[in-house]
Amino acid sequence: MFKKVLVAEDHGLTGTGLKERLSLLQIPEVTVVHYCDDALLKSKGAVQQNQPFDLLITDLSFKNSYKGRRLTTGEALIAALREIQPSIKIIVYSVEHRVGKIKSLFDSYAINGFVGKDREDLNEINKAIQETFEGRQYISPSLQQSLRSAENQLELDTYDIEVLRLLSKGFKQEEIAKKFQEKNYPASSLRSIQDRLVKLKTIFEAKTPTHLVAQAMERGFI
Amino acid sequence: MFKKVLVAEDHGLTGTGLKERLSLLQIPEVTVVHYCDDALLKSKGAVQQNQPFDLLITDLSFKNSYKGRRLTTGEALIAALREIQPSIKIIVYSVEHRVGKIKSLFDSYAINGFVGKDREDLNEINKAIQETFEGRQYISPSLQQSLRSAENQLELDTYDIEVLRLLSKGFKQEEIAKKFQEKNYPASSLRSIQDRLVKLKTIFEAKTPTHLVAQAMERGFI
DNA sequence: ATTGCCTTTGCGGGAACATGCAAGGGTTTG
DNA sequence: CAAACCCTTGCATGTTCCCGCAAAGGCAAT
Repeated sequence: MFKKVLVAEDHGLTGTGLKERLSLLQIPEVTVVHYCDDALLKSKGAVQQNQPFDLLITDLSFKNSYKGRRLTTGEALIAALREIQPSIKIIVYSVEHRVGKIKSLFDSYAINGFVGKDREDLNEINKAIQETFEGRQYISPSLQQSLRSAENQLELDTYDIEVLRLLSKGFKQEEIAKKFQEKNYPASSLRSIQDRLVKLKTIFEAKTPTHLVAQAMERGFI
Repeated sequence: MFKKVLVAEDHGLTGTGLKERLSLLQIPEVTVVHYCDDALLKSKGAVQQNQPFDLLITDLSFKNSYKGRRLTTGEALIAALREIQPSIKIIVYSVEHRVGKIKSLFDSYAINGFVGKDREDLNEINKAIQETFEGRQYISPSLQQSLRSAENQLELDTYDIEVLRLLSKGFKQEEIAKKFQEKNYPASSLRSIQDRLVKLKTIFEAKTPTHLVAQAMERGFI
C-alpha cells in the first residue's frame, strides 16, 4: 500500500475525515494541507529529500485567501505538480460534476482517479486508492456511464469554443464577427457566426444564447 | 454538554469527520444521516419516544436523489423541524457564503449557529457547539463583519436568483414575467424584470444577459 | 388633505438577435 | 466544360431586448 500520501483539501472537517480514513488503510504517513501552494511546497521538499509522496488526493476548488497565493485551484496544483514529479499518483476528490471537466482532467493531466463528494464517497475513496495502487484508473460508477457517452460526443471545433467563450464574456455577435475577421478565421461574417450559433443551439438543445452558454459551462466546455 | 446530536450531511467523509469530532467532545449519542427526510424521520421518532435530539447540525445543499424525497434542502429541513420540535438547537454547517442567505436563516428560523465549511471549521464547530449549549448564538468571525455590513454587500434576493435561474434555462424575459405573475411575485411586469436585470448587470459588471448568467454561474449563485 | 418620494408599470423607438432567401464563389463529378 | 453541390455572405423581415420617460399607485411626514 502507499506509504506517504498528501491531501490538499481546504475544508477542515473533511480533511480530518480523509486523514482518519487513510489511517484505517494503514498508510503510515498522511499530510493534510489547506492550500494548493502548501501542497506544492511539501511535494518539492519531499522530492528534494528523496522521499517523495506516493499519492496526492486533492480537491479542485479552494476558497480564496487574498495572501498572494499563486495556485488557486486544484487543477493548477495538478499541472504544477506533474512538472516536478510526473510519476506521482493523483486522485481528485471534488464536488465537480461536469463530465467535460472531469474528462479533461484525465486527458490533460493523466490523473489516476476521480471521486465525487457524495453519500458514497467513503467506500469510493477506499476503492480509488486500492485501484490506483494497483496501477488502474478509478472513476465513480455514477460518472463512468456519462463519461463514456461523452466520448462519442458532439465535436466542437476551436471556433465553436471560441464563440461560446466570447459570448460568456459579454461580447455581442457583431463584436465576435469583428474579432474573427481580425484573426482571419473562416466564416467570420456576422451571418456565419449566427449560423454557427444555430448549430450550437441544436447540439446543446438550447433555446437562447444564454441557455446555450449555461449548458456549455455546465458540461465543462468553457 | 449535549447528550444526543443529529447530523445531516450528505458528504460521507465530512459526516465521519463531524462524528469523530463530536465524540471528542464527549457527546454520547451522535446520529449521522445523508438525507433531509431521514433527519426529519429520526427527529419525529425521537420526539415520540420522549428522547428528542438536543441539537441538529445540518448542511444546506444536498445532492438530488430522484427517489421521491420530499425535503431537498437543509432550509426545508429546518423549517419542517421547527414545526415539530421548536426548542431544538440548530447549527448550520455549509459552504454557503451569501450573507443575505445566512442572515435569513437566523431571522426566519432562529438558528443558533452558523459555521462555514473552510479551513477554520475544525475549531469553529467546537466553539459553535459550546456557545449554543450555553444559550448563545455563534457565527463564524469571518462572517460577523460582513453580516453587520450586509448593506453595501453584493446582495441578491430570492427573486434575483430566480430570474438568473430562469434565464440560464432558456426562458425569455416575457416568459419570466409571466411566471412571476402566476406566482404573484412583486414587480412582475416585463418592465420590472428588465429593471431587475439592469440592477443585476450592474452588480456583476455584465454587459449582456449571457455574460450576467455566466458570471452568476462562475461565482456559484446558480 | 397636501406634498414629496419611491416603486411599479406601460409605451415608444432604437439596438441587437433570429432566420429565410438568394446571389456569388469554390470544389467535386460526370 | 457544365452541372451539382456546399459554404459563405448580404439583405430583408420579424422578434426580442434595451432603456428613457411619464403616469399611476403606495407610503410617510407635515
